[in-house]
Amino acid sequence: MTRRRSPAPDSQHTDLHDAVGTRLARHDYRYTNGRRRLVDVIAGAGQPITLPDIVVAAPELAPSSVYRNLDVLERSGVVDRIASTGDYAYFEFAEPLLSHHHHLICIDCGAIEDVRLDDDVEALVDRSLAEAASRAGFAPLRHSLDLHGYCSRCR
Amino acid sequence: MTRRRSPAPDSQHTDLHDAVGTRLARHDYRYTNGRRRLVDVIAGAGQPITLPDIVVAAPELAPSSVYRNLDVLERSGVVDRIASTGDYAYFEFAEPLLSHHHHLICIDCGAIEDVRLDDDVEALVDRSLAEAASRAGFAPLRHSLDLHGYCSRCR
DNA sequence: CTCAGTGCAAAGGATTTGCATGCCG
DNA sequence: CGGCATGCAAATCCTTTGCACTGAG
Repeated sequence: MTRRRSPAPDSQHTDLHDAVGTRLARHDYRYTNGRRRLVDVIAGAGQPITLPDIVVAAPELAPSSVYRNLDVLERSGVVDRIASTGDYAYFEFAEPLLSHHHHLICIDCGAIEDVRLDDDVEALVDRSLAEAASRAGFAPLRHSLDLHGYCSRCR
Repeated sequence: MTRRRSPAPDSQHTDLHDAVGTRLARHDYRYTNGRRRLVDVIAGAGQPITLPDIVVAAPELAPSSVYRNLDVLERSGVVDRIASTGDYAYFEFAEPLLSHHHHLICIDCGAIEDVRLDDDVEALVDRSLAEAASRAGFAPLRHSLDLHGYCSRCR
């Protein structure tokens, strides 16, 4: 079995860009160079990322535009904003661009890392939550399961 | 079997105040009137509460002092701060002053409500997370399991 | 008495917004 | 071309902080 044909030389995330482009178009947003660059930075991080990290990775992006574009991407279902107790919000790709997972959150330095759980655990949690939600007249969309503690650097 | 002797007439949260007082003392903080009042307001809410809500419930409390005291209470393990995507942070009693539970978070208005899950679900989640954490060299302390969706007023 | 706690006003700082200009479609 | 997107600067506003005063122990 051979590798598929190589993607265009200037992009390593062709499939991702396609998916993002589709979602943006669905919401009548343009997929501009700045947005493409932003998506590349988030993809390159491979972990939830903050605004300062984004700007360090791509200094040519204006912070205000990054915030605006993160908002556009969030509205289009491309990224999720993760509220943090720290100074900055974290951003990462939304499902299903990123497979379902959870977070290890360091209560010391605020760093956020991804983890995945077994499917049967996920299923049980979903069932359990759906039940509790319906009792409260709440319409569930997704769950977030975060583990708080000390990361390997802060422990 | 008869009721225990009634608590002092000016407080309905005698046991709670005792527990809070102990924790504050343990950290060399005083249990002042303002802090007592704040604890009463949080207890009265029975749900995670924001600063504006606190000040509406007790206008005699100065916002800056409330923030300072929430910080003191957090350091003493009395309250938890819940980061929200909305404008304000939410506060509620920490475990074990409040039994283990989770949150329904409205992605529209940001409101946060408490829910409890079955013990066996909790146990499974804990085991699963502990396993994933150890793989990442992460020292777990507690987990938070939040359900995101639309509350009964925003759906 | 003494020092932690309080209230007011001002500062801090992440995020948002107004507006003139540039670029996508 | 026409309107969305961008960049800069300024505004917003939750939260924190400085400072003089008050009250708990």
